[in-house]
Amino acid sequence: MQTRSRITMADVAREAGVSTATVSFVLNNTKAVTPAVQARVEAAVQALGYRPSHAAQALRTGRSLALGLIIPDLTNPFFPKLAQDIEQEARTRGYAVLLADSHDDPALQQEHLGTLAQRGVDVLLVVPAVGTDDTLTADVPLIAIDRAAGDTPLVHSDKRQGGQIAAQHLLDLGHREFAVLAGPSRHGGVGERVRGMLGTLERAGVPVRKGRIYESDYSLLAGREGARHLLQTAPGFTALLAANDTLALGALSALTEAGITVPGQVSLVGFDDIPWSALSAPSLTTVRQDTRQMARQAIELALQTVNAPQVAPLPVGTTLTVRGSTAPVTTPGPLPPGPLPDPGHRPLENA
Amino acid sequence: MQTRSRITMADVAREAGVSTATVSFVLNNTKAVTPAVQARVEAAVQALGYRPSHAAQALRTGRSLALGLIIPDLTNPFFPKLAQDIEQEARTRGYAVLLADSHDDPALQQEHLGTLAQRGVDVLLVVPAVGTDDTLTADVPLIAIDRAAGDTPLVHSDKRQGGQIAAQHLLDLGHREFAVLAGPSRHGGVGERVRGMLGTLERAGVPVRKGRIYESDYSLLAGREGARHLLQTAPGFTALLAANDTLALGALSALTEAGITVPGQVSLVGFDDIPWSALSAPSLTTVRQDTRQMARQAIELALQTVNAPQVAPLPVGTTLTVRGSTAPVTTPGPLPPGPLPDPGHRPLENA
DNA sequence: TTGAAAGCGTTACCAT
DNA sequence: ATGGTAACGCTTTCAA
Repeated sequence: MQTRSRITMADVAREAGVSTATVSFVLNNTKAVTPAVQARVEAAVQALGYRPSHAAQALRTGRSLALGLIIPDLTNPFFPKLAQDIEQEARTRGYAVLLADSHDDPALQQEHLGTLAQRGVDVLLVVPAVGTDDTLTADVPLIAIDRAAGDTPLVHSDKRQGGQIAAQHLLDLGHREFAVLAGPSRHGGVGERVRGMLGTLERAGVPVRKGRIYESDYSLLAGREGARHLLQTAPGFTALLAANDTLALGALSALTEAGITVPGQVSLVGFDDIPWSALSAPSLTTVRQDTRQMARQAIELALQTVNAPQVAPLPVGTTLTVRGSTAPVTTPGPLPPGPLPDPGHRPLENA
Repeated sequence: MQTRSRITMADVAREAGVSTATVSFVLNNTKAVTPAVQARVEAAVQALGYRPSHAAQALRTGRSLALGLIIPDLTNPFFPKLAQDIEQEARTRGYAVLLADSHDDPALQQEHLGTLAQRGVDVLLVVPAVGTDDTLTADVPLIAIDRAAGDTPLVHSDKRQGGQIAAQHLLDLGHREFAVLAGPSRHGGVGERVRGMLGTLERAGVPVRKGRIYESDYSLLAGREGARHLLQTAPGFTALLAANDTLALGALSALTEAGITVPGQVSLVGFDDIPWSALSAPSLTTVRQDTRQMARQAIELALQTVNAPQVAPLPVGTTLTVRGSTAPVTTPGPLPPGPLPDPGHRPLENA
């Protein structure tokens, strides 16, 4: 069936009794054409089952109608959702997505940047790998998503705001003893989310001391280890803020294992609202990022960039999803009074 | 910087003082060339920073060195891992991956099949959407992964075997009262995994009755609902087999919520060994699929198919990862004697 | 061993 | 309103 050689525009032209130019015109309605001719051409296209050659189009126009997407780790549940949304959004605009996974490795990311660019993608969307040195470059326009990289145009949600509402939620519940699972440090500091959290807490008069901040990667395992570590070296916190849901869920498993009840003894807030977060026990209070909106902005910006200079979009807002992992600090269990309202704080021992 | 127009092979040829043909020959070492010339060409390539135009190559050779990958749902944690492995495996062979998500919708899948084929991918790898009617077709060679679709060449792990070892594990622990979360029914029946489970149980003399088999999709939510449903309508089982980890983890949350201890009162086994399974509480005993191996086979088969007729590879083996969610039936809690060794079975009531 | 030149299937300019 | 035709950048046959 599919062994017969390709049907070309010339075939269609012949069948319709017109020139290839005319066929091209009607196909792309790039120039006015008599209704009669139009109909003949369309009929011919139908009859022959003509499909334009993408390669030829790309060669001729210099546009591949493909975009590259470089993700740090498809195994981190936040990214599949993002990738899904980007793919969908791209498709509705006629773009296909070339996917690459950098495994959070800047070197591999660099390789991807090169190969995808050479492959002729019109634009590259990249969620920069964690160790990315500030200069992200390629031979095609670049858009950063979610994480900043130098002055690459960035589409992201307002993570600082997200961190703020997470912290504020816990403050509102009366918590005063905080610990933080910070994820990896970026640019020699802590990420925006955590910055938002810490800033809010400081302004509220309950700064988090260094020993209560655990830096690591974003993995489930890191969440476990981080929670264990915090429990051992700096117990007494009643609220735990995690830089993402993966960390939070890892922490949840460690806490539970250590016999700490959530939210009874420790309230826990995550970030991202990945699917699992709704179904953990307890379900996870978390900051939701609007991946759909991010995807839309990214594609928008990308396509603009392909044609004209771009305008940086506003950060996407985040919202707090309050679920079962957070509770007022006045719940059964040792109640360490906040340092401000009440001195004489007594650490919470595991059990 | 990148505004200067493309460096073509002609530029290189001129710089090296040779013809484009020669340049092509050295670049693809497709024909013998004098070392001297070779060196000159290479130098010119370096000097000019020449990058071949992929579009031109594709047009000329009819090969895009790209493959399409259609995934049913990137949000299901099993697939990102598979996609990652496929992308990696493809890349090492010089292939790029065009990703599409069918959202488990046959219609959308069909659309993808069309667009990707027209986009000129050399071959399409597809994990068929659940409702896929048996005839999966496209204008390019097709490889099915993980799920069968008509007589499309299939790469998959031996799911029946996986189901067998899962069931056998529970039998070995002494369980006799089984329930099954079966996932969606395919081709008017239950999937291979479940078939493997049920077959094994039947052969052991402990057939599972209809009311103990819950069909649904593969989601976390379905796992929850399924477990709840089974608990209400057909309590008394001590062992629960799930068609995948997502279902199992959903079930775990429902069981826990219902006050049923795992593995104390009910042993639970999943399928896939997704990352979360190691970190749930309790951790999940599950059947691991070797995605790496599947990816390798798929790419191998795909590339063969692009050139010559293919030979179907053997199903990839699965292995059981025993973790914390399974225990001998002789654990604290009501002990329903197996029907064969011991009649007079007493159902387990929740609590 | 190297080069000239004919395409691959489109698009788009320039005529008509 | 249409058609002829020259590119687009590469591979590959055929000659030299």
